[in-house]
Amino acid sequence: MLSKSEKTTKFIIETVAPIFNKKGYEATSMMDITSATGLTKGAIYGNFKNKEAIAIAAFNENINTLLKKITKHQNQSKSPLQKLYLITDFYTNYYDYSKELGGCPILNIGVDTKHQETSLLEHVQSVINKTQYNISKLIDWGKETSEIKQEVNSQLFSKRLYSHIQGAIFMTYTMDDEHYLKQAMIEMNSIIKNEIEN
Amino acid sequence: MLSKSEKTTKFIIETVAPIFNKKGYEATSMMDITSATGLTKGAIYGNFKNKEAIAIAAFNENINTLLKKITKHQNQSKSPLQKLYLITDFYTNYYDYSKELGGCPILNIGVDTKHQETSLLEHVQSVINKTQYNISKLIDWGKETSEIKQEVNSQLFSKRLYSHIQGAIFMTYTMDDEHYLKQAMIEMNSIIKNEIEN
DNA sequence: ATATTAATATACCATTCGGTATATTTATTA
DNA sequence: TAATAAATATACCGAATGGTATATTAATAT
Repeated sequence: MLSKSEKTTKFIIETVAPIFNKKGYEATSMMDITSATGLTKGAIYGNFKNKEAIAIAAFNENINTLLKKITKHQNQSKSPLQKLYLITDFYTNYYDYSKELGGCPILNIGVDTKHQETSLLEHVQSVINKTQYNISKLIDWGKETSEIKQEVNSQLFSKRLYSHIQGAIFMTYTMDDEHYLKQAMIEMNSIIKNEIEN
Repeated sequence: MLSKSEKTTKFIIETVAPIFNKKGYEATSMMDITSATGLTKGAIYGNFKNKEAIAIAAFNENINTLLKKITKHQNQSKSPLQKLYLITDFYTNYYDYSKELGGCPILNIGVDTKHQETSLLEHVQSVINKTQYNISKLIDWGKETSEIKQEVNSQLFSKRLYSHIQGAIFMTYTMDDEHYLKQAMIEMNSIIKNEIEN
């Protein structure tokens, strides 16, 4: 069972996660946090060391929510190749879904913290690296099951896919136009079919 | 000849342009501006209505600098197809170049202002639309000269190219790794060669 | 029920925020 | 050179900033 403070901490994180994601670190004020949670600064600072700690917890919250959703989506199939297709399938509808998070946390926090002195950027990089690693392992697995061509460079393709997706996310958000995301995922599907699939 | 205030205004814009680009609108303070320029608030507010006006001028400055550079780069050839290749060629070395601007203004300001109440986002969208229009016109021109296949959908390809480039820029910046940009431009070149070129 | 501890609220800190009215300095014109 | 206009500096505004010490309330254990 969660203690009172654990519940409050959880409540704060879940409440401010989309705010930090939308506004970024500097632009999110303590008043944004207190008024969104209905708590006072005493309660906030009783549960977190400082503003940065809240921002990090908020980022992790968004990432965990996102990764759980993707993993669950991928569990629709047990085939590595199909799991790859389920990634593009997931991102086809990512615009609507990620709005709940306040946008794409990787994109938002990556750009927001690039020129800031916070450890948040390293968290973003770590998540990207892990995700790319997972995708490349998926491809390696697909090679073992002969669903995927042996000559595919799994790490190279993983980065290519990730870059493609993030570009489409940025364009869709900035232009408020799902075309980019939908079209990019169609393109990736055809690349998987033509270049990856055995 | 430029008047005194015109020179000062120009000086302020050029000085703060990379700051706004790096830190974003909210995170850039008036003190950042005064200490970077060595001017007082009186001088700043004598030349600009408010902070937002400075940010807009700074964004336009960065965009103009960037577009001039690209246009100049494209002038190396008079062929529409070669001009297309010169775009990918330009972005191959974009990481080093854009550091002078404080990063990619489209990416940075697009993400920064997405959830803010400022007219800056519309400026970003306008620049993207114009750039995409120019690329599509380039392709249409290439069709006329028979360098480019008639069946190419110029608007679709233009968006595809733009999305690809922005994704690579984001990845290269966030991961501090030129691989993404270099690799994406290699990929785009091969797409132009295989799908576009007549 | 009471004592103790944990959690939250209150009130405040110095500093910085964007912005402005006015004084002063610098350019320009007559 | 003197008068005028333009540009900049100074000093200040109220409000908001992140953060903290302490008072108060709520939960827990004896």
